Amino acid sequence: MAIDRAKGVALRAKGLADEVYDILFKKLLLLDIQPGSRITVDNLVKELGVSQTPIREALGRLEGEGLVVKAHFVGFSAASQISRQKFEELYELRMLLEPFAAKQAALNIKVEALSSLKRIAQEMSELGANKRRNHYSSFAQLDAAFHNEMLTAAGNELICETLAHLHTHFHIFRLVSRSDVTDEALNEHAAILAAFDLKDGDAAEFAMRDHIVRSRERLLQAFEE
Amino acid sequence: MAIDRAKGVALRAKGLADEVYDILFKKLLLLDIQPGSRITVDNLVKELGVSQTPIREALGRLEGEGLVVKAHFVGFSAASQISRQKFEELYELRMLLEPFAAKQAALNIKVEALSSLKRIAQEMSELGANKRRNHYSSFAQLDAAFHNEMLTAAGNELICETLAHLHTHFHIFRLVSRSDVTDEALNEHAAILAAFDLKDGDAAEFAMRDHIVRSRERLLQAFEE
DNA sequence: ATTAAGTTTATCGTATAGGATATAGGATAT
DNA sequence: ATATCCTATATCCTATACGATAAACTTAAT
Repeated sequence: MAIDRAKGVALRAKGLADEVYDILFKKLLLLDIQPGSRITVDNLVKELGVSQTPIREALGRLEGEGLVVKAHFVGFSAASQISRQKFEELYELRMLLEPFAAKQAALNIKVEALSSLKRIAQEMSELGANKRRNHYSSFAQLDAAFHNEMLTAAGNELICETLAHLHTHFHIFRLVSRSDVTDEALNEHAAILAAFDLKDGDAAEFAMRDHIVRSRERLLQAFEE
Repeated sequence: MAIDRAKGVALRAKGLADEVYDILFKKLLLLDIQPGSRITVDNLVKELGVSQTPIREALGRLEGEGLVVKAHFVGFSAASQISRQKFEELYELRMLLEPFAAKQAALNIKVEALSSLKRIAQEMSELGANKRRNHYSSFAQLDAAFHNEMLTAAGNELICETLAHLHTHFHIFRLVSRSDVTDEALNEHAAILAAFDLKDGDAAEFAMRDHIVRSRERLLQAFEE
């Protein structure tokens, strides 16, 4: 896992801090680092073979995104698991933004973007077909890609960024829940895409609303386990 | 403007980086640093009497918030002025979130929060009464406080954070425009507060919608100068 | 005169060292 | 036995030094 300085230019072009950031980001998303657990700089120095400076920079950026928290003169730790309260807030916010975005996307989407969306949906259904375990991580990533592509098509970059930012936290939650009820989600995506095909804004908005409501209900089980 | 290390504990308790952050944040909001202009670390070292490390940390955090941009091996610069495109996106997003928040706030707001809102509105109208110049900055701050207090009352912390984050950029824009048509805004705020008094959610939602539409039109002039 | 290559300089990015602080564990007094 | 204070250690925060890079400038050739 140590960073290989020999990679040279290609690596240095981004900077060590960016490399460290990517590594930590991935670890946090995959829960390779337990939520709430301490993250000491010294350990990362030994583990990654990089000095404190780029590590601190990476941790600082992650703090800005809410993935880690920092206490003065105490240090960094992975952000704690999402609470029921935050979960509800998240869905309330999604409910306000994504149906609107779906409507806009249905009206404005270009053919390339639409085919790209269909390709993602196709991949997801293939993933759902051969149910090997631990494909859930890939599924979640594809799901994020699907929503992101749609939001991009909607044309409001600010909304896209806002939700992408939230998806980061959201992702953590989904990995924990590891729910297998993904077939439903596929159908709901299909309904959205069908509305896109017809360029029917209202249908897309409705389908997205339905998708979010159902998605919330599916994940809600995780809190009752 | 140099940081006084002698302040000792009170200052160190937050850390130099936080102090630097506050200074730069203020400078950026007040356009004391021109949008798009370079921000060199060495200059700040001389100016603030602090070493590079905390300065780089502060700049990194500001980058995360979008107030400064960073080019690898080139350096930091203040983010460029908000574009017409972004302006429209911003108002589209506000229109999706704030009317909803106003409705929630009208239904749930506590008496203390309501009186706090009224106090802010009062201050704003006093500020509008004696029209000395350059009160605009204070006005903008009070306006931000008003919206923030209302969003807090709405009860969705995520929405509150999201909009607060956007307000940062928005603030910059408002300072540039320096429009003097603030009396209208006062009346619109009053309409929102009236709905809060009656705990009339729909009226609050409508009043907020009206406020945002008009606010957009007022600021739009700035792009045509 | 214009372009291209080489050189210089300003600035960034990273490593390392030392001072500062919080937390935990033990000693002491009540 | 308990609470308080003190001490030790792990860790953080900041300063400084050096290597790496991009951009500007100069020079030479066409």
